[in-house]
Amino acid sequence: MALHGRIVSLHQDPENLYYRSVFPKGKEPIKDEDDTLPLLKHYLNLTPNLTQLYAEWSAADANFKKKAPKFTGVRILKQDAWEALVGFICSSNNNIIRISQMIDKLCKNYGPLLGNMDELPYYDFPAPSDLATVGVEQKLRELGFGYRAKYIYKTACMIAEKEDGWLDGLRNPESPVLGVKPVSGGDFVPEGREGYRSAHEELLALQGVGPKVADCVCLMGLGWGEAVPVDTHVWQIAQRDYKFGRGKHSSLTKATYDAVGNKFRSLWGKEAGWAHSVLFTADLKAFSERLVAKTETKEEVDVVVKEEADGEAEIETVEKDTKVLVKQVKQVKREAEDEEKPLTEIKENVVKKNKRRRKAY
DNA sequence: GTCGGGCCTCTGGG
DNA sequence: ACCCAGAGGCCCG
Repeated sequence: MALHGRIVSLHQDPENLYYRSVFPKGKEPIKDEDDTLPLLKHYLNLTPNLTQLYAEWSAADANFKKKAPKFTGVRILKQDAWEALVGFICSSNNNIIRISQMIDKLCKNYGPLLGNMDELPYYDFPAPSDLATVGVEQKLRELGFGYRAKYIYKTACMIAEKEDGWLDGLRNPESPVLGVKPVSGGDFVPEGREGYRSAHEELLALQGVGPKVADCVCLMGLGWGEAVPVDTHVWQIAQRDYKFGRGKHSSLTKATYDAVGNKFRSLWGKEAGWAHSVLFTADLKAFSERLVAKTETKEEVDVVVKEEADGEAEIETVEKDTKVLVKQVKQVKREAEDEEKPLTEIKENVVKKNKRRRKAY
């Protein structure tokens, strides 16, 4: 994956998550000043205490208590806002495999070369201005983006037109912004408007951005923990477990969409979007089958991790996924160039969230 | 505000 | 062989 202007390779074994980084020529950090580790921890959002959060959500909501898995975690990525925006525009009416391929095509065709790793070239995610040039829509159609080609092109134009830093100005000021350049324009939130609502509304003006995509960008890209993306699956859950789908809220209209989000926010509070993702994940049939079938048996858990840890192909998908499943606290070793170096601190194994893959277990 | 129809492309199921 | 619904939606009228 590309992370803050460098190539980062990730892989893992049952005990550790490993990474190594390659910087563009001339931009190599001086000795002991590679900040990849903190950036990675920030990106994967590894700091919050999952056990405590789960306890809070369970105390507030019996359904969550009943359905949420006990021994796995789901974490919300802290993605770059622009990347999240484009990624989720691509996600409409689409599956994860294809979305990943589309993101990859954007990087290869429009992103700056970062350098090579293992003999292979890697490209950064393109800037808005890179995608706001004539012929982009046509080209993206040829590349298989379908009707989303126009959305990406038009949204890129709109963002490129705006003041520099506009998108990051919609960010939650409470949320840590590690690695994000300071914004000159700063606060784009209108007076008297609560931050999340305002950010959501601003995003809706962009082409290809409806309420669901706007909430994904708010949650994953802008640090608004209370954003609750209501997709078809969450809508099913809301109907089955939270008494929606009848009377006033019989269909998923705009008003109903907001009502579902408000309900979850009132239940789960400031990190409602996180809780919702946990519940969502827990509800996936294949996933829950896996959980009940294999209890905390150590070997079996390890098998799961192994299957996910198969190198380069996984790297893209980890970046693209809206959620990352994280196992219990482990350690992260640091790996440099071709040989491993002494481990630094941390934790966590990352498991890709992907329904299709899960079937293979 | 709500409601249908259409949209790129791929895939699994009748 | 063929059609159709669905994929973590959105736009337009």
